[in-house]
Amino acid sequence: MAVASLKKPKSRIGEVNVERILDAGLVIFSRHGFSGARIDQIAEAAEMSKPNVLYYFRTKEELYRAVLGRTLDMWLEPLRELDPQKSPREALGHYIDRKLTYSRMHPVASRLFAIEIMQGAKHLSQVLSTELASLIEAKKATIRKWVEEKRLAEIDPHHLLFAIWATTQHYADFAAQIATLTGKDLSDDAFFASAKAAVKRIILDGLLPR
Amino acid sequence: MAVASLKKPKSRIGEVNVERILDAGLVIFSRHGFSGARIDQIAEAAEMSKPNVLYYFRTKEELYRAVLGRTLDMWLEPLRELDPQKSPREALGHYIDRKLTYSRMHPVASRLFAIEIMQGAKHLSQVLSTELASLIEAKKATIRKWVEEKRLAEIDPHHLLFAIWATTQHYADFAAQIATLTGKDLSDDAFFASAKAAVKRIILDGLLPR
DNA sequence: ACTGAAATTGATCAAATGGTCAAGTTCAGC
DNA sequence: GCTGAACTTGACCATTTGATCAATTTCAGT
Repeated sequence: MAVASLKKPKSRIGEVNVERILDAGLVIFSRHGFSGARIDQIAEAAEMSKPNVLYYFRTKEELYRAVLGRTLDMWLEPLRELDPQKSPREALGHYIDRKLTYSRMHPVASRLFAIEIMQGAKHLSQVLSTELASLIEAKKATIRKWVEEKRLAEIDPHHLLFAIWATTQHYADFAAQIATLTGKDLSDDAFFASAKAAVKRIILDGLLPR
Repeated sequence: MAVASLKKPKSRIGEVNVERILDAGLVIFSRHGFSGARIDQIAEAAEMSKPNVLYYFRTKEELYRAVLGRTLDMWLEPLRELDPQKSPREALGHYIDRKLTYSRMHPVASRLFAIEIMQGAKHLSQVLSTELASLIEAKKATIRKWVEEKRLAEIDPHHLLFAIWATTQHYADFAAQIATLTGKDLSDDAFFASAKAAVKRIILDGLLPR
């Protein structure tokens, strides 16, 4: 695992409980934010008493960081796969696939991560500037190479990555808005397929006729 | 104003205070979320006592809704301008301009709005499904017409709008992440210009060479 | 200047909530 | 079965915080 979680459950049952708490924490924190989440709620969602939650995580803050660390690991994974060997269409297309699948499979984690960043990333600025920054550095080189080889339009790698993150994460992060406008979300197979096709078309080929 | 705020300040000084409170509320709510924000902080930011804040807004919730209503009005404005008479390139380009300028001028409002939606839009689901939904309905027709006239690639209007919202709002909403990766934000003239050019290029022309 | 409405706040309350603790229960290894 | 460590929780504490209120000050219109 890339992002350390400093937990040390002493037994099998302890590990299971830590998992249960992290799962519950993800749901509750994403729904109410750090301050809005109550340990009571998390305990209830994890089906155990409040003091027991505090037995595994000494403070609410410690639990929150643990939950965040987990989501960040998942968030980073698709980018690691971006393959310089493939063609830009194939590599970027696959990246969009992976990111959109992430939005589909882990919308709650996506939202928690987003909310944390929007509120200033106070709890993971460390990780962002190390873990993420170094991974980005490597991928930027790949994109620049493609541009130099004229296999990609002249574009700043940063803006390219931002555009892909934005469009793909939008389907998880703004699911509530999308649901009121379309009545659907990514769990719908057809909607997932149409979203994927649309994002790829827009990002890779653009809107205007050629 | 499109979204009603039910306030009724009885005097000039009252109006001024309501403004001060709304401004302060926007900052504090966006920084800590609804539950995390304390009326104390808002009062301090508005330079008045806590009971005085509650004098103008009877509850924290009422204040929060008022702040939200304001941000939503600003959020809707650029879309209203989307002009069916212009060419797709001109109209959509202008829309991207306006949305990106909004991200530049009102990043805090953008984040508050985003956080509210991510946490389920509990406080504005009403407005989303009426105000926003009807505006979208009108604009969808415009986009469909462009597609029929072959002046736009075959694309679902919803996905097109989502892509523009996502890419433009991303610069405000994820400013913290962008800052750690690039060291810049939209207040930087050069960065604003490059972001604008990049978003337009990607959305309108796509990444792959023609 | 006078007057009533609007504005302002110190003091205070009641509920919510993060965290502690002592006391018990369960479990793995012997 | 015994034992010590791991686990579990009801009861409780201290603090925070949304909201109230009585009392005072400021303001606009006459």
